[in-house]
Amino acid sequence: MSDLLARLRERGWRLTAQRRVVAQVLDGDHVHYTADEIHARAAALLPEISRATVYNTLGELVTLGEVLEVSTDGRAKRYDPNTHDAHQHLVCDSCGTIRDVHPSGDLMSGLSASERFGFTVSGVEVTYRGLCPTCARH
Amino acid sequence: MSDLLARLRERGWRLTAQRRVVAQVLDGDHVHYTADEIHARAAALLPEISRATVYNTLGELVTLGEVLEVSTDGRAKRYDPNTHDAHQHLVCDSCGTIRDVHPSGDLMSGLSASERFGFTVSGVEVTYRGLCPTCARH
DNA sequence: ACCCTACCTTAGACAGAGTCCAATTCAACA
DNA sequence: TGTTGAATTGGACTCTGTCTAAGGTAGGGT
Repeated sequence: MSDLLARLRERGWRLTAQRRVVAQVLDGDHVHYTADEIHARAAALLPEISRATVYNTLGELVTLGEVLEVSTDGRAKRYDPNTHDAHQHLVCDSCGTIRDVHPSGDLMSGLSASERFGFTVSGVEVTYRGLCPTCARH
Repeated sequence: MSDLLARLRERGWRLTAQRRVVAQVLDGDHVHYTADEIHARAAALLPEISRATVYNTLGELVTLGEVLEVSTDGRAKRYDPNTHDAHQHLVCDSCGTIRDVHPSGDLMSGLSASERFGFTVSGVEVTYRGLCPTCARH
């Protein structure tokens, strides 16, 4: 993820301590945290970081295409630092945990031209839903 | 949708004026409204209906499987009264409009057992994204 | 090395979506 | 028609996220 910092500097990003810790948190585990979880983890490294800064930084990373925003339920969005390989998501309906999965087959091919209603279709997202092992045990 | 009311009565639902107008709104156009839009339309028919009742009623309809909850962005959930035929959604990234589509092929088959991480997978949602004809013209 | 200054961060107020609660009302059955 | 438990209500509350004005600072220029 020092790659990430290098790429951002190239694009004229000012490298502040706050942005560094947010990047560091995203780089850590390959988990999909909510903004508040990212804030909590960033605050463990840099106690005075504010919620607003975390939101700002995440928004910028999304705009730059370095991070993906995922909203699988109506609750908090989650942030996915894995933009290098195309993947889909497997979501626990109980606790909201997300795992990356790589289904086989061409996902786009199922949608015939007559089903597109004149839309310019640019992408497709697949969300598999169920219960994670922990939640399935009650 | 008088079918719906009949089904609900069979299941021991108390038929109140409030529930009737919510059902009536869902039955109207086959559009995917937000809870607040449903509340506004219900209030046009029954002015004193409260927001809480609309949320309660929608939640019950979802639990009973009569309506589907759809959250395509991080904003308000939308409610889809079309549960009698399996379908997926085509969403305009600009205006949020949703169309029902019927892709061909078995959507579930792409996910191999080794990709399930011990989850009990119960369903799959596909969201095609793009621009509707109106938004594509700017 | 140290100024500038434009850009970044901050706290807290605000807004949108949804939930919860105690008090009140009312549908359905006897 | 009376009874009763379920449904409704409005307002307070929570959670997520955005905005703003004031102060701080990274990094290029000198």
